[in-house]
Amino acid sequence: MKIQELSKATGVSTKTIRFYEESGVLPSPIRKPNGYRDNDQTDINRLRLVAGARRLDLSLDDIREILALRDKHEAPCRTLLNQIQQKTEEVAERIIVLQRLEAELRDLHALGLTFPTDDVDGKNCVCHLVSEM
Amino acid sequence: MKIQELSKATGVSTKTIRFYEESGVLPSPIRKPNGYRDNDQTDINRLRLVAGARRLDLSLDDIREILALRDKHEAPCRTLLNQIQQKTEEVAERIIVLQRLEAELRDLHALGLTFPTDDVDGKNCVCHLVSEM
DNA sequence: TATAGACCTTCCAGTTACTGGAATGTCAAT
DNA sequence: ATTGACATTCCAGTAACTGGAAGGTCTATA
Repeated sequence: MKIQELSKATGVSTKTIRFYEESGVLPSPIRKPNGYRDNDQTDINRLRLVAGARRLDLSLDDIREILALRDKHEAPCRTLLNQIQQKTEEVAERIIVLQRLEAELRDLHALGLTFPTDDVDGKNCVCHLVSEM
Repeated sequence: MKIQELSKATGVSTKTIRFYEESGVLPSPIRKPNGYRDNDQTDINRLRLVAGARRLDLSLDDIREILALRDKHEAPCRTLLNQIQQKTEEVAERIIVLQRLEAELRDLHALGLTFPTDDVDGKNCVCHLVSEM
């Protein structure tokens, strides 16, 4: 199976597949006589796991750890579950920060609308609001 | 005023100040005879605007645009307001994506807890859930 | 047989907004 | 004279790709 078939089977671009290979997340596949990569079903499975974990926003470092465990035939489930939990907390935290930011932006915008828009240096320019936060 | 004073007055690290200068967000300040940067109140104001805008998660590109307008003595308020509004929408969108992600992670974790943790290749490993999403 | 086009390969550079570190210079106080 | 806290520049690295150049290979068609 050539790289584009692997790409289509997983939804991961060929660029990214080569990148994953180079960064050690995927193994170097055997090559055909002409030098082309020759991937198989195992690679599809592995890449699907990687892509799934990336969709969960796990880092490549996290994923490497999970795969290393799996490659040693240790069940990575516990580790994976822990990472999922930790990631959940990070995401929750990130949401809170963003919600605060969104509220701030909305307030600022509302306040800015009450100001003249041609006041470059005056006290009533949004710029001052921004710089005094 | 030396760079550390500027840093303390704005809460921006000296590293970052030099980086901002090099990337054209801050002007090159005059130098003292010994080669040290000599910043003044204007720089504090400008850097505060930059830091405030960064806190609102505006990109340095956005900020450069705002400052360019201000430097031409055009009131950047309209532009700034537009960018704030656009950023608000981006943030709102990102919150929604993250909330979806958080829900997915929680579901996955809950489901994972019902599984055996030592099942490397079996169908009941969280890995399969991850790769089949 | 020539050639077009759709693949494949490697390698290098760029993205964002910094941060870390090395090597070196300056200044004030002891 | 030396110590310590500053300052300078420059180079490299971060995360996870993405884009592009230069070149090799395969298949089909004129």
